[in-house]
Amino acid sequence: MNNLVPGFYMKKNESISALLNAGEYNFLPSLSVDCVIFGFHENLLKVLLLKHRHLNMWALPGGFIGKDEPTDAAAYRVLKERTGLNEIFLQQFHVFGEPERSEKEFHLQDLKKDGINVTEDLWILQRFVTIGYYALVEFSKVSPAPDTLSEKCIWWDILKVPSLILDHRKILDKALATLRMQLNYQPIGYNLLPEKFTMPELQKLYETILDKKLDRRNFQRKILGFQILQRLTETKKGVPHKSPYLYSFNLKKYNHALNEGLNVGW
Amino acid sequence: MNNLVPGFYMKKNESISALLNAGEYNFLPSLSVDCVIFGFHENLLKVLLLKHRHLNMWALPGGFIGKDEPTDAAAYRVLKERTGLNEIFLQQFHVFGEPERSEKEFHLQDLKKDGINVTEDLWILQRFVTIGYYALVEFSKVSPAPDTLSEKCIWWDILKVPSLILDHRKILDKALATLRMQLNYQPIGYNLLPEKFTMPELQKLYETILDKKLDRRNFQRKILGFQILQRLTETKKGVPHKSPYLYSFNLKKYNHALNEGLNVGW
DNA sequence: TTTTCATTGCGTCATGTTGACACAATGTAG
DNA sequence: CTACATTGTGTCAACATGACGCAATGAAAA
Repeated sequence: MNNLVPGFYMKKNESISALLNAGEYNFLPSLSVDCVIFGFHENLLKVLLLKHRHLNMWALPGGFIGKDEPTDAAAYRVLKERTGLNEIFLQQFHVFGEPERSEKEFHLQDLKKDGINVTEDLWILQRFVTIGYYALVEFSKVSPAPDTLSEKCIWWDILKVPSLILDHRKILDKALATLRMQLNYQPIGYNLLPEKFTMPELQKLYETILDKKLDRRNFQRKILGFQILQRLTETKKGVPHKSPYLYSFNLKKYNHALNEGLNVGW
Repeated sequence: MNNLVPGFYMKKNESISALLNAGEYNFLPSLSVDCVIFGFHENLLKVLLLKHRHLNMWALPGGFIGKDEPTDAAAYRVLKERTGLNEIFLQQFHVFGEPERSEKEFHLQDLKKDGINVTEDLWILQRFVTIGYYALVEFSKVSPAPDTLSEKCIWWDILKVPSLILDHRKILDKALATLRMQLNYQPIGYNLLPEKFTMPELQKLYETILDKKLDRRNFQRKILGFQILQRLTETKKGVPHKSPYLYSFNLKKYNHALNEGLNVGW
């Protein structure tokens, strides 16, 4: 094997072995969580991905569920480990339960390249059903950290996502579709924008998620109508052109809207 | 044991034992599906429940997932077994993954009453994460059938649901909340009403699900605006007062609306 | 047979929401 | 100090929604 950085590979192999050995006793069998972590930076929607340690492919941050751990807690843990963040918006959105999504051969090859020989009945090689979660996080607060099975962890522009392993592309697409739908009856932005932000920034966020241009003036009217924003007396300095007002979310009203919904159709 | 109907108990015990023996090899561990099956009859929203074989409590139809069975297929199978129906609207809506929702003692007591002694490491006594599905079915086409662990299977008025086992009440509530939300951006009724129905019947369905009175004339205007209905030349006969027109769904447009959504907010 | 009345079909009107666009004010760059 | 991109605010027509009127229907009561 082309082991240019022996220490690195050593450590990796040790921790992978540790995972493999402990996993059967520590984790619920057959069930995993995968997280689609969205961020927003420089007017672009980003998603946090992990580089596969062998292949030129990427993966969603994921993990297993402790035997006594709530599934939601497992997702929060994965998020904490990859981003360093504690309190963020996290929501399950879909279960992916096709037998075909688990590819035993895929993982066998991986472990072989790690120099690890395992038997076919190893827990991690079995069929896994995964619960998809999506998270909205504040880009600037995230410190991306790879996991045991990956060599790096970085943000990708949602429009430039590279080739993903297994069915992760499908999971990502479903997360984005869910996010777009939720935009219709939930406020959004608190976990994606900094504390203080401008109306054009909020609009860019919506436009990016929806992949659609919105009218500046109508957007402002509608958003303000939700009554979840607080306009500050300050304006944003150091930007070209007219300095826009800064806004912050009125958290009380924001959370109320989160619970009650925005566009009650009936 | 107070075994008044020996034959019944015998058969039950045999099939329960068969389930317990075969389960570990046939099913995915730790994962189950539970179905909230909604029907509509005599202007009332109904839900199909199973009577627990010992307790004076009821349960949602549920089941386990075959080792090579898609999770959705497992839910369809449960539905087929309890209702006799094949093609129905079925959708996963939430995963219930708290460790506390699995009560080992609960099941141990049950099996003891069945006269079945098991060890604590039996697969069915372990923690289970369950995927909640909800189904909309045409009441008149359903032939309710109990499962191995139940003594009967009947429809309950949604407003008179009895005491449910474990966290099934929570699952039911979440299903109803989801259904109400989906009403805002999805057409509904095709799987709940007969082939031909009247406008007042459709309105009653909406009112029942939403638990809210709607204005007759505004309802008609809005529904017709969706362009998913076909008005027939016939009217409904044999009813008091003025005989209302019959409608049927334009399936092509109905399905298109199902995929594209109704109220695109942004 | 005629009257009563709940119900249905169809329509109106005031109000609220949305889409499209105008114009003045602001701040940077040339 | 002028040009220009950008922001703050407002207008207006089109459309959607909520509240309600009224005539037609058909079974039941008088």
